[in-house]
Amino acid sequence: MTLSSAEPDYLSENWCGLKWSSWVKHKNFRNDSAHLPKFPGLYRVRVIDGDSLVYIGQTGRTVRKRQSELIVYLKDPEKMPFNDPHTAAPNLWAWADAEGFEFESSGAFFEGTKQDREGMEAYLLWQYRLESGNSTQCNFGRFHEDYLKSRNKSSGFRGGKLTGGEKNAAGGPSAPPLRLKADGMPADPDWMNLSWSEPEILNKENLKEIPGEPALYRIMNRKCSDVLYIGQTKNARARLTTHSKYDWEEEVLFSVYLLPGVSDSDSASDPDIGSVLSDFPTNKSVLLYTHQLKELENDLIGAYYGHFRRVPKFQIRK
DNA sequence: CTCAGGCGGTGCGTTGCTTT
DNA sequence: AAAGCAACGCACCGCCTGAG
Repeated sequence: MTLSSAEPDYLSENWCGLKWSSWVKHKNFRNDSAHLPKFPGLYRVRVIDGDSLVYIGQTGRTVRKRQSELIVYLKDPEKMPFNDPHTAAPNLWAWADAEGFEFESSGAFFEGTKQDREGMEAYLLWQYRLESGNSTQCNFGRFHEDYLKSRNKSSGFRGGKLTGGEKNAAGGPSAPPLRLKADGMPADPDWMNLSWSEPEILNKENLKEIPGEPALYRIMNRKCSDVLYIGQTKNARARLTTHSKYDWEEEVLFSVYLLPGVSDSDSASDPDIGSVLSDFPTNKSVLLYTHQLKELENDLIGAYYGHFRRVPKFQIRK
């Protein structure tokens, strides 16, 4: 520990205007869980005394209870837990198994609807990506590259360590965070420094020219004064076609940002992916990983939330 | 009473099977 | 081959309930 190294904002007890609890070591959960809010809210997980976050989540029950679902990975060091009831549990199990990591959580009360909480979660994830330059390694479907993830209990499929040098693509690098241009508005043609396509009416004719490729997309009202929905897809034409049949309560426009192809299985493929991605999004010559699509979509939703303190009208409804 | 675990539901997107 | 549509998969949540 050096006096000169300032604590990152994302570890502070008032990060992003919330009131964060002290850190509760998972090992001591029985005794110390009372420090976690017994309210709905947000939570963050890190390696004990670590300088980065591994997971950010939200819950509408109590932060305390949600952590109790997370710590099931401690039960059996021989068996990776299932994906339910907490999708990050297999993740923590894998990192503990691979590196011997131990984890702790801190929570914050948050008042608001489910949409508000999820918007705030997206905002925190985006802020973390901006502050640290990386994603939390257990969000967005990311996973340890040497392990396969368990699926839900009902499937009976339990993950574990990969053998024979196989690599899990979900262990690939995170995409560099999208940055807000000063005074940028979500409906702008260059919002978040992306070159969005000219907004067009969302109908079959206009979708004919949209390629079946990975993309981020926005759906906007007719006046382009608001963004109603933000999404990501591996196939822009197909996804937007289904949106074109949805009742938007008015005629709407769409605008896309096309991405390079997505590489799923293995594809340790591109040796240059790290270096080329540093030029992203300008340089589109490289394949994207599935989790990177989700990271970028999250950046957009987080930035929208940061601006309006609500999510787009048709996002996370109900 | 509290709380962990079970269970069904929801939002969001993909896959795969028909029909044109 | 493309379009239309239903089934599926995933990652969560919230409610209920029985055990302590």
